[in-house]
Amino acid sequence: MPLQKIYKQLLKEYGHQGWWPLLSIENEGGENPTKTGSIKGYHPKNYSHPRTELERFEIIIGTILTQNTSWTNVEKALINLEKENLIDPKKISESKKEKIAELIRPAGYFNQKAERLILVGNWFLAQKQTPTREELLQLKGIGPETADSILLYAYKEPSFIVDAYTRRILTNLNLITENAKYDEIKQLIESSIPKDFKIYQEYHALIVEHAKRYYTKNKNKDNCFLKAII
DNA sequence: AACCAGGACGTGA
DNA sequence: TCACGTCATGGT
Repeated sequence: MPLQKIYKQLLKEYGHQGWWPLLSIENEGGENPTKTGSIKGYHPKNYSHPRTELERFEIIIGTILTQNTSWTNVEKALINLEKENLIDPKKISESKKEKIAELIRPAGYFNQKAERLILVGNWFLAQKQTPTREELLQLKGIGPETADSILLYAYKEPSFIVDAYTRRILTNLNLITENAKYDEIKQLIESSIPKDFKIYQEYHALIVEHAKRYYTKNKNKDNCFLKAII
């Protein structure tokens, strides 16, 4: 039940987060002026995305680019790709790795990410339905968190994402131990809240928003108000 | 000027 | 299985 209360408290505190951000959305996120970082591309209370296969592919590209990288850097890379009309599985899969690498340079790890974007482009072209988690995990460059991100935001499948922030917060709240494994944490959360992709999407985004405020460097996690409500 | 961000992979014990 | 090194730019 604590995980339910945490969700409700975070939603009350920060509002709907409108993930996953998309380049085509100018500023539906204007209702949330307190959000940290960029507010471009978010679409609070609008769960219709992705509306096209290209939007779906954009999300998938984003999940790979944002691995261990700030979203502001990913935005720069996505805009560079967009200018060349390369947020397209066919076009990106036909591109030279060196060209992609140069365009996504701001997102870091550009050599390996370029290779993986081309691979995922080829995979996407052949993919005609919702993939399974196991299928995604077989792709080079897609680990547990990225697989869950793709399922949850690109395919609206209720697969909860466990990231470093989730681990940090739940550890601080003594709901898990430091050495808890990815799948243990995932199961704990999924068994505690309704199996609804909208709730999963919001919850993960709220965790990120909250952690940016209380769990990053130079910020005191002891000020986290969640400890008082669970 | 270190330190870290919406991780994953390859290697060796 | 698990710990560790590697990949890399941009903001604080």
